[in-house]
Amino acid sequence: MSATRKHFPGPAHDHRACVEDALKQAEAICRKRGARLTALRRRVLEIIWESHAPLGAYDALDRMNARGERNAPATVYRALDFLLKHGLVHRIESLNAFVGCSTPADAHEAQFLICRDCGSVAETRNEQIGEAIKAGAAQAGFQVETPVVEISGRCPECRHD
Amino acid sequence: MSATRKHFPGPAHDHRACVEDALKQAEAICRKRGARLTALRRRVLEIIWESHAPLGAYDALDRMNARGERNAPATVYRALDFLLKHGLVHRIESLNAFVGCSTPADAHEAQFLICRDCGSVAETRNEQIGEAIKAGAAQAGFQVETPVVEISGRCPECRHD
DNA sequence: ACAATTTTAGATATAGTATAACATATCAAT
DNA sequence: ATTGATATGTTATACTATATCTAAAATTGT
Repeated sequence: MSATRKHFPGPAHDHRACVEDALKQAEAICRKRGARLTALRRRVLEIIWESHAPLGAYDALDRMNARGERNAPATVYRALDFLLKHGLVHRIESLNAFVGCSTPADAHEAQFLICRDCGSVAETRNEQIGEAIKAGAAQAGFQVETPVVEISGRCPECRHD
Repeated sequence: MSATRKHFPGPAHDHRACVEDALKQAEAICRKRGARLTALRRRVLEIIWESHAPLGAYDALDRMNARGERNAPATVYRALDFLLKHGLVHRIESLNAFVGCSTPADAHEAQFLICRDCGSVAETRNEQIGEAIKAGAAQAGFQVETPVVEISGRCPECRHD
């Protein structure tokens, strides 16, 4: 497995395995914390994990209601709040959308690489970036709490140097 | 002038001077580029510059219509698009809001420090952060185009260590 | 100065994102 | 079984942003 594939899985990867892994981790985490991964929440998590591209809340809602159900926005937003709280999904601020977290077990500061062509997102956890941000903020006397780093550009598949 | 004041002006600073400077720079830039800083656009810029805290488009609209005018959302969004295009304001993605740029003359990659207490935002231009991001992205084979860095935390005035 | 062209702004409608508030149902523990 | 807490259903509404068509104003070329 190349370092690149670790970030951007590429079109040929076994996505079913991604989803299974994410669900298994989610269950383990919730069990450990006494949090309830209800059928509804699990279903929203599955929908978010349909791809590595972020999904809007209303797109998720449409998926839920595809077979005639009548869930309301609040329903999906509440499920997303739960998933966010437990680090099972991330919110991409610059897209107003949500993406699954593949390493939810430990709290972490992440950066997101967002491909503007294919829309897929990779999560990185780069200490250097975090340190540079803390140092830069310190110069302004600023105390960092929640850094948002969302990098738009081109993924390995879509770049054409 | 301390390094800190350079970033976060603090409550006692001469804000009138901030606004005058911003408007003067905006006029110079537009003149140079042959862009038209119309009365409307200038007014929106002034409104955005009422403080160092980001302002939502609809808040700006409310200010415009405070005296009985009936401008529509599109009006303010168009003005904001113009101001964004010329780097006179920045959009803060994590707040869906807009803030004035104090150094619009040269194109630049900025980071934003957002105080969660007082709401004010300082802009930094830290090479290290930009470099760390490029290096981190390169490890994933990712080509950076538009990095969004918005750091929520506490400004010098509001932190209480 | 005039017409032709382009840019800007007005006006109306609608799309897209998110939360408030209150009622009902389910779960967990006694 | 009862209670208390959590989760979900339901309706309404707030907030953010854009599309589209029309009219006015500025710019350009003659």
